[in-house]
Amino acid sequence: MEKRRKVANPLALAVLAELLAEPIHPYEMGRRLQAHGKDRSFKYNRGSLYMVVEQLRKAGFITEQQTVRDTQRPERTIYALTDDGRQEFYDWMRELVTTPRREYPQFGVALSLLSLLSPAEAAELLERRLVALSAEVGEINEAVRSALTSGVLWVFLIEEEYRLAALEAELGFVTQLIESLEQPDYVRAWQKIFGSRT
Amino acid sequence: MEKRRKVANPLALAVLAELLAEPIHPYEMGRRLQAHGKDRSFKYNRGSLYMVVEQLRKAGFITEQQTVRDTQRPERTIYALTDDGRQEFYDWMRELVTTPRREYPQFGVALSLLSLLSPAEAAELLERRLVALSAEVGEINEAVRSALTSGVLWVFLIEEEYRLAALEAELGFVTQLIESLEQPDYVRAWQKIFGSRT
DNA sequence: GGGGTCATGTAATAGGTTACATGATTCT
DNA sequence: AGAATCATGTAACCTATTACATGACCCC
Repeated sequence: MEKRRKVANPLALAVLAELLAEPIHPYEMGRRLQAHGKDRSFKYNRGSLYMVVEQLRKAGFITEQQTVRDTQRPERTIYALTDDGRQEFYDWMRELVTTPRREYPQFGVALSLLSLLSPAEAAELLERRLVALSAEVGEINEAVRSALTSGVLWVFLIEEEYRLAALEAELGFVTQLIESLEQPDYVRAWQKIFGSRT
Repeated sequence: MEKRRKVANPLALAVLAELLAEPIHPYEMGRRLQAHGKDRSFKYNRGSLYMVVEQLRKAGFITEQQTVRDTQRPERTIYALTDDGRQEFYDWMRELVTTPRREYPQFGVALSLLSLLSPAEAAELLERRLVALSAEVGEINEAVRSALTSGVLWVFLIEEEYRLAALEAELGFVTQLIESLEQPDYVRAWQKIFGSRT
């Protein structure tokens, strides 16, 4: 009985959010998204942007407000939020915040097939992942700290904090997984089941 | 300089994995995926399955081995892995395991726009998420335990363990976030910046 | 033996990404 | 002035999902 959203692409949510502040043209939306680093949370590319803008218009969530020809620059269409659009924004946000949705992270995919690799190889590959994860943690920490000291409010960095929490958890999980893979019990069991591999 | 994979859909990896064991026809692949609950890690649907099978064939990772007409049932085409395909499988797995890729979880999207909700509302919505998260943790725990006692090897459940670890981390993060949102300092700051909301 | 539902696949449609196009501006 | 790059959008091309189709089996 799920009432599917007319426009499902998360980028559309970002567009609605931008228009909440003031009417602007698509290119400007894109510029702001990138300027505020939002493109770290949304998969952004210009083609998709124009697509969702059009979808939102068809769905009645935004309207063409005017078309400006700046006498130079290509013609730009300025869009404004409708009441329905504002409605949709808050409704969507509420859903996203309250209701965890099933997702399909790439690493989960790999894990679900991990038994197809020999324990030794799996462990070694995971070690490499540990290195990469730590590096990423370092980078984000650094970025967050520098943003904070240059006056950005913490609330604009929550998403990065979230990423950090997730990464830390993954670090712990992987460390522990490596240990499990190295248990002689498991190694023997694997040999018995998959011993017939090339 | 990323050498893009010819077939990028993770479902294709699952197909390669199935064919690693023995040649089968697409429908059977789907059946096994579901039977082993792999469809919790991969986004599975029949349409996509036939699509990736065709893509894999074009890319030379699998070949039609024979077309069986069981004298009843529609004609079924049996596919087998090629050497390139086996190669691709291991290469892909190695990449997935070693290299964390940027992903775009829905909750991250919401978080990056959280400042647009009043602290009070945000906190309340997050409380609701806590409930949902706990419920999910409970379910998975239960499922894992029951699978283990009925003899499934732990290595076939790592992906669920991973999910659990991620959920636990999120629980912690959200709990802490709610507290931060309730700090009077933040509430005042929010009022000052966004006070002019409807 | 007719109604449901498996088993299996194809076709139509919608969604998203890449590539291309074009004038303006800035740089040397 | 010509080269590089920015600003802006459109169109072509893949990918993925939904809807449709068809014969067999199963049940009472």
